Amino acid sequence: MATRDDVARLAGVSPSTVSYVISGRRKISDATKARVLAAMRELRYTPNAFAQGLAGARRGILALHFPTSVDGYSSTEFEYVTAAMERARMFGYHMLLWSNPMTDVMGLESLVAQKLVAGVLLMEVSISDPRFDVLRRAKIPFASIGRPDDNADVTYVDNDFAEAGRIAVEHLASLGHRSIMYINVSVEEQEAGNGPGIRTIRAIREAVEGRDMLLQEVPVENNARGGRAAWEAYLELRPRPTAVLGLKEFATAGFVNAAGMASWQIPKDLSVIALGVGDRSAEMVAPALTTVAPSGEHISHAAVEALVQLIEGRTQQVLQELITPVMIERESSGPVPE
Amino acid sequence: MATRDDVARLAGVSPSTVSYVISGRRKISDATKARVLAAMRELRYTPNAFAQGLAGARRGILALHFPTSVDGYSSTEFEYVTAAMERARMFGYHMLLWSNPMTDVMGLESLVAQKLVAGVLLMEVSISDPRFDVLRRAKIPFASIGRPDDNADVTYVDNDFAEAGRIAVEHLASLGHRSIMYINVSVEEQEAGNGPGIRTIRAIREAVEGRDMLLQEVPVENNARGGRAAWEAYLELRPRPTAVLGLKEFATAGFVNAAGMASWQIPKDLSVIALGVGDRSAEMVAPALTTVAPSGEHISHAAVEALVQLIEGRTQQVLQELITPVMIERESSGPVPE
DNA sequence: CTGAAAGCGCTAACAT
DNA sequence: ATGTTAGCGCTTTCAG
Repeated sequence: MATRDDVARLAGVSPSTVSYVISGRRKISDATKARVLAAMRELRYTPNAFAQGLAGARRGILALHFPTSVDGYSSTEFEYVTAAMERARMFGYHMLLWSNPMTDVMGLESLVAQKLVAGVLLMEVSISDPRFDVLRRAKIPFASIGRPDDNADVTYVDNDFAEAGRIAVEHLASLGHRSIMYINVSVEEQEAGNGPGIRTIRAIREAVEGRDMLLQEVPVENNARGGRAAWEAYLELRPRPTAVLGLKEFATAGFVNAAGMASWQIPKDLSVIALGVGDRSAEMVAPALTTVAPSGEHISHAAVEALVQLIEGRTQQVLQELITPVMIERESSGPVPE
Repeated sequence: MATRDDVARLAGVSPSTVSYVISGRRKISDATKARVLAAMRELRYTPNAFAQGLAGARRGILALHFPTSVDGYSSTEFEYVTAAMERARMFGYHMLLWSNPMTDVMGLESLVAQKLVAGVLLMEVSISDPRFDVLRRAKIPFASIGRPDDNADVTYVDNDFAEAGRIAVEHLASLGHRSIMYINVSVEEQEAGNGPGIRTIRAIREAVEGRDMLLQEVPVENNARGGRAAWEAYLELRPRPTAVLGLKEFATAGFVNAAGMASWQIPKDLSVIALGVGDRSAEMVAPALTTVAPSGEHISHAAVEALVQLIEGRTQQVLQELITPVMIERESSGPVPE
């Protein structure tokens, strides 16, 4: 494997000149630059990432950190991951995946202490997420997809839940619905401070307020069983809602399927809107789910960009951005039944 | 940030002793070991990963490489990723995600040239996958989830497709089905040499042979539209199959949903079995899909283990393993209609 | 505009 | 059982 010194020798320049040609942090005459570049190509030279890192290079590796989940992750979440990875690559960074139980903060601590990563991007952020303190203490650049409640100094990109709630409720209202059920995340998730869970219900309550609508909530696990439980709960509700908002895809799909088994017709008998669910998941369900969701790609891209800004010191400022979700009307929502 | 020398000073030993305490590659007396450990704890010391890498440490980072996909990835595939990551961590390795178009082999080349990763794990392997040659040339340890046709020297773990085909076909045969439709991957995928696609159809043909069964194939894209196309194709087939085998989840779900829209009852009118689809996806569909699939977790774990063996030189041998898939009967398969 | 040289923090071969 | 030391291949400061 060729090293920088090999290139320097072949090009007839000093090793540092090679470095400067690569980094561009010094003016190099076109002639020497050309010679160096040619030598690099001839030797198929690629800088050794460990040496760069040890010597204090700026770019390098980003860590993408998400807590392990008992319910597993969906294709929607995978979209966030791949989008973040792609964007990191565009900026010349690698992306390291890291996952451990939320409470096991030591894992994150040791990762950061290794100095391997130039910055950390957090996913699945809870409103009082212990990971932020770890990163603050470590003085490493970090950003998050989603946000904690205490976020004055946090660079984040998040879904605009308030807007999502408004869009969904207004859509239902305009279709004549007055009685809504909301499939919430499980009680454990709520207690754990699941950000989307908490912000979404807040937003929906607000949107419903002063609107002469009735909102009833049912918390369930995000899996098929939870969806069936939601269906059973639905049947008990009085007055019976004519529309259902669901936050998580496995639970919402389970609900829709249970309704279908019971020969309820969606959206004729009942409208369903899924919040925060990606297109692919929405289309795995019959009828295809009307969704209100931000582009996961968009969020991930923005978050990675913000993190890179922070790392490269192009700004001291805290960057915060809310992405406006978009409603895609598919087949699961329609006018209120008479 | 404390360095190894700080620890050595505090413990009153030489720097190398600290290294040896950590690596365990040399016998250290219990007394000194205790002193060193105490000093490490006091200073909250963690080795600098770049320095370790540069100095030629064995462990480090594994790369998980998968080609970018137009159809996106499902939760099933995400399971493979997270399982691989977890296992890597257990062995003391980090996991770097890397993805680019299959044809862009240079990306992989440059990753490997950076010497950052100790080994590469390939996902979504095609039967004539160009990535293997790159890795062979680079002389870097590699293993794959899935296998190419030319695999004499390749360490891999793969689904036992032959067994999967047999299980699925026998199950249908035992239920009285004699006419089967197979939803294949798209023609482009087949031409690109999609491994599961090619091996599965081979296996099914073999299982059907000499069994007085009729097999008809339909290739579609792996998305909801593809699924609907499969349904339309199904209606044209004569004799009309009584059972459908589907390889990919978005297409198979789309097919089932289209059938449902047309008021066909599954499994009363038609049985469906999904191959290689994970539990979570199977349960997003109504009726929940009967699946024949290996455990993604199992495959990923085995593949990472094999790669680590290779890296740490505990074996020169090529390790190859086929994982036997398991059938889970859910609600989409049943006796042939009269 | 370019070169020389001092580290970065570790691993492991070479001493004792 | 432990200490000493020569690199690993870079980035960047200090000197021209």
